[in-house]
Amino acid sequence: MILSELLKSKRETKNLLLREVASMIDTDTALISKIEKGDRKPTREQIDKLAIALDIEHSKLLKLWLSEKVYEDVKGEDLAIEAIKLTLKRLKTEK
Amino acid sequence: MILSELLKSKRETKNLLLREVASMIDTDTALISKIEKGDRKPTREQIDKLAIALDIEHSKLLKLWLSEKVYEDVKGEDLAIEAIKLTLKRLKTEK
DNA sequence: TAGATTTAGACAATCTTTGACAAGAACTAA
DNA sequence: TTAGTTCTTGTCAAAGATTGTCTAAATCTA
Repeated sequence: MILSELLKSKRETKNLLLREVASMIDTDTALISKIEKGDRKPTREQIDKLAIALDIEHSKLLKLWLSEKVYEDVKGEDLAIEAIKLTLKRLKTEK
Repeated sequence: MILSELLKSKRETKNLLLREVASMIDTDTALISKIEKGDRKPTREQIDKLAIALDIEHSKLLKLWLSEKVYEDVKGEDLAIEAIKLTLKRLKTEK
């Protein structure tokens, strides 16, 4: 499940309007709409607020957010998987 | 081996001056110096040129470069490893 | 159809990245 | 040491990317 989909489905499950979520996030509906459509990435602060507003486990949301940031960096690259494995190795050794 | 270290050691092995590498990359010595010290990240185009100038396997350099881009995104995060694993999973399924 | 909700486009403001320059520091050889 | 060369550092403006907001159009709902 992709971040944008999760946000949208959670909002719908809770029967919230964009307008309501927007006010909890301190922004307007257009931005929330874009985030749910994947046109905009939420900032980290917005992730924090969204977790609360939509009652999603914060670490789950943050993990998805980080993961998509990484994905954007390497998508379409032949070496994507290898590069990520290398990062993983580095993270593990310095942990 | 980190990207910056590789670039520096390769240059030294080949007995090239910063000035010489700089001219092959179409930039000045200051930038090459910073890249070798890790103060600046090379652009993708610079990676391509550096591989040629320093006679480094292009895919090796590119992989390191991508890997460090990813690393910058997640370093210091508690969820770094988990997030990357998630990206890996995604890349594998859509490959 | 009217009213509400959602989406799309455009825009300026802000933040980040980049390349370039100049001056200083470190090194080398006589 | 000094002169000449190489490397490093700091600063800055230009270019690029991201962000929030506004407006208007599209879609939905009763």
